Amino acid sequence: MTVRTRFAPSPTGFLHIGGARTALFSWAFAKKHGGQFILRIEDTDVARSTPEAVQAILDGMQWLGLDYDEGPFYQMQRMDRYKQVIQTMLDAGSAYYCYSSKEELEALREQQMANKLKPRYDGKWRPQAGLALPNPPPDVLPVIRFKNPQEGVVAWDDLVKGHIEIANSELDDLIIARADGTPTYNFCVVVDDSDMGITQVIRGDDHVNNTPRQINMLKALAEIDSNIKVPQYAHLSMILGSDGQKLSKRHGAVSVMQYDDDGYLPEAVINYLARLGWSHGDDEVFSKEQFALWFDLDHITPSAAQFNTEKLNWLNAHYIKQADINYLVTDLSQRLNQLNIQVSEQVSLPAAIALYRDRVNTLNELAAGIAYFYQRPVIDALAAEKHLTADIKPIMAQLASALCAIDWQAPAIHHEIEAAVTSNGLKFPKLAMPLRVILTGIAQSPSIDQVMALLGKDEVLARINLAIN
RNA sequence: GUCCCCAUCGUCUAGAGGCCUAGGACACCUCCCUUUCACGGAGGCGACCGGGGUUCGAAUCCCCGUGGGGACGCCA
Repeated sequence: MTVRTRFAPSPTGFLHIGGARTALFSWAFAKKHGGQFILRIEDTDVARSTPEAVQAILDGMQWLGLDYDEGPFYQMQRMDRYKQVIQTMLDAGSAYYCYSSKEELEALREQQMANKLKPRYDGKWRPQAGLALPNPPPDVLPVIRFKNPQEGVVAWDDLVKGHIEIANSELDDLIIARADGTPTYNFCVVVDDSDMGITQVIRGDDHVNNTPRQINMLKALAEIDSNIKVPQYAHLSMILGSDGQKLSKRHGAVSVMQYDDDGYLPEAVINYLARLGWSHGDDEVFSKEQFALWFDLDHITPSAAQFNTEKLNWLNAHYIKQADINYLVTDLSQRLNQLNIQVSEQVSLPAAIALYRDRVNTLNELAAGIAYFYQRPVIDALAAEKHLTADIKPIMAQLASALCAIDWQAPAIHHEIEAAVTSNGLKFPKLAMPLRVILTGIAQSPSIDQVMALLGKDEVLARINLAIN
């Protein structure tokens, strides 16, 4: 049987890091087995779903390079199908109308909680042999509930967590259609996973409790249509924030697109996410394609993982070092523009990137790091105080005039600094440090002769003159 | 409260009863390289939640604690 997996986000917000990992693992599992990966938008919560969120999810998937073979399918466009299935369940007696009002149910819940019981529907409208139902109140629009088995257990062998079983007595009759007729999540999932031929449901840990209900519905459906099969399930544990707390919209969860804004490469984010909860021996650095070849469900950690920005940074630094220079040039032009820095022809952008890329964790750091090639820096006061002392100014002037005459190459520049330094009985850093401060504004930079070579003679002399006069 | 899940260095993890004196990676520390800061190189620090079993032998299997998390919606 061909492997078919799906990613089924609800469009109530952006694609965050946890969702992205779920999508990545589902994607990789399908790729690994030569199957299909399907995108399905679960938008049955009309009140909270937005087209902007749909777009945000699509954007996130695209940025990460998670291509889907089918979809996006929208549940709201499958209403007729859901209603049809609900009708067959009603006809088969595996679903029934329930006239309990929201207020009634709320009171029931509170009472049960007060009695330290698990809150659940009391089965008031559940048809039972030999038992007459109350007369439907005229003012209540009924919901439709699934008639969950009351005896026995539901069990499945979770591909991540192993054997899980839950007594049916723990489950109640869940609502599959609201009073307004729209179907609810657990029901739609079951119909869709079945219709779409999903073979492995790979999803977040928070769905473990939904699984027995879904299996029961699938089994009820299978009695009506023998083609319906229960898929396999793999529940991924969640990703915690750096502080070990649960990520939520209020706490730490950010859009994957934020990583783009912050200067992370999608390769780094993918690689990082792949190693969060999954491993392949001691391998740490690998591409998305390699991941798709290696991925398996056997090496997924069942415990929750904490997000760690340091490691992401390390991977990002690695991928920046490896990146295609043309890609970086395009990216950095945009980032510099956003910083209101015009990339001039005077200084080669590829050369500036090449000189600086080994020193940064993010593309934003890279942009900030090469900014002084394109605009005069603000001189750091502390650095100036330490290195740009009065006694160095005559020597700086001496160097400046010597530099005027030379062929503008790093070795020649180095030679002149060396000459100025030794003729005054000093060491190289004594002049290199103030030069750094003058030219870059701060006391850390790549080799000063290389910085000077790249900056250009006119600009170097201009900045020196500005500083010593 | 009830049900379900989880538990190896600070963090991500390797580990399928003897290969474990518990391995790797990030971070941290030291040294080397060096013109500053990085990069790079070489070292170092650092963990099997506790208690009982099972076994000749347990990080690994079982039970009980403890701690963490999730779920209990006419949300998904």
